[in-house]
Amino acid sequence: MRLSKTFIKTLREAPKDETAKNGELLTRAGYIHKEMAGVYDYLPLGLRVIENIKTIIRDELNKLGCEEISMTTLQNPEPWEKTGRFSDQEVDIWFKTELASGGELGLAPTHEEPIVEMMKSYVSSYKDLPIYIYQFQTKFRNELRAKSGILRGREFLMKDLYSFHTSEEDLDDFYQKVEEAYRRIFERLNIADCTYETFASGGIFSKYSHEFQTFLPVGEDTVYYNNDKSVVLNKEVYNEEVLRDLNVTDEKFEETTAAEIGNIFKLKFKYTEPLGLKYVDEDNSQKTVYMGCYGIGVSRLMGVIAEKFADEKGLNWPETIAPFRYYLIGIGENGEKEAEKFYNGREELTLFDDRDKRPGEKFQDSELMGIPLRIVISDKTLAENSAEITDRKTGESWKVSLEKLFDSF
RNA sequence: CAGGGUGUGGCGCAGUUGGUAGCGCGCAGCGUUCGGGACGCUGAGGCCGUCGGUUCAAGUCCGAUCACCCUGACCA
Repeated sequence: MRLSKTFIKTLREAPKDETAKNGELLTRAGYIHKEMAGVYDYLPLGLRVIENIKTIIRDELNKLGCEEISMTTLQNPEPWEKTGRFSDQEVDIWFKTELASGGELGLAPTHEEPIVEMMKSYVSSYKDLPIYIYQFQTKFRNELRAKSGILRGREFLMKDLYSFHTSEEDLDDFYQKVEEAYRRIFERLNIADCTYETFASGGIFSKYSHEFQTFLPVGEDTVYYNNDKSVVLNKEVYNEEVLRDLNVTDEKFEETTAAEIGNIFKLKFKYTEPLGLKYVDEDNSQKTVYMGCYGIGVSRLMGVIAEKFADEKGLNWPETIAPFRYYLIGIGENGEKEAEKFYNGREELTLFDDRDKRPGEKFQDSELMGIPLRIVISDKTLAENSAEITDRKTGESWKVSLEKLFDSF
């Protein structure tokens, strides 16, 4: 991408209504644009990060045999009424709207009901199961208070996976596979070392659910962890009974804040029973389908990662999800000429700062945008037949010969 | 929803006892600059969140309302 051709612009100062680090930097660097509280547009750079995160998640889920679909945002109240969740007393974050022909619709805050309803058309025999379906979908939640940049929005992107099984053992087995897949996803996103699988309330259907919590100062959740962080508990289940349950009554726990980036849940019959998702088993008997659901907050993840790696100079993306690998700067007539040559054929990897700006400003922007490697070609480097590479993370610079630059970058 | 704060060009801000809006950044043109957010000159851009009231006169005073931020509560 050529910076001279894009509409996005960096800002020297953050808009005053962005006080969270992620919102401030993502706005200043031109990744997102705010429409209103908790509602953001994703600009070219931001969209690339989102897509890169999606690619990693998609890759790991597809390995488990999951199939991707896309469901609707507009929701028929009927299935929700069957589970009691269309009620504002039960679920108080609904956005609801009216049909011109009369009647009410909801804007999906999650998709358990519609997917169970949908699966009734496709599941009839034990031979049809198990099924694993996921989507990346915009969710709407009418939060009383949106805050913290893109960490808590009213409209946000989520990956939601639903699994359907004939037995609890099969559900357990798949649940564990998802735990492992999530672990790999967070490794590839470079946040595995600060992200912990956390015991949280499982409501009335299971004792616990598991959350994936990234330790982060602006996180909204309070969690407790033991000495080696082998046991992490959400505040909501941090009590004597649970500690006894987990056999850790003797250990000392510390408190910290964290951001929930994923949640996995053994729903069992919670939604399949009231909605009547059944199958015929080998013995010709009708049985209810076991269900699990597994979420990852994709847009929140982008905010968490932005927040996690940012420094005083700006954003700092892991290579795996950075919008571009290289930030290219040519200085002087010859430097610009060589930069053009390098850019040619590497458009997808390279953010080319070909603007008519002084080098200092380009350096600043390369750091603000957090692109992993900066390539500078100037008269100075050309005198040594080389280019200068600078690592965004370490700040270290080194020279590579032009031959090597053109061959292996 | 409770408490606190803020709304003035794209962004950050100033605006005195009410008298018809200004600064920095950014933007346009010209010139000088060109490896760490350069400089000079010229210029464009705003019915001051919205509605109502007081007044000869409202960015400024009064009332209402909307939006945004922070803390808390809430978080299926």
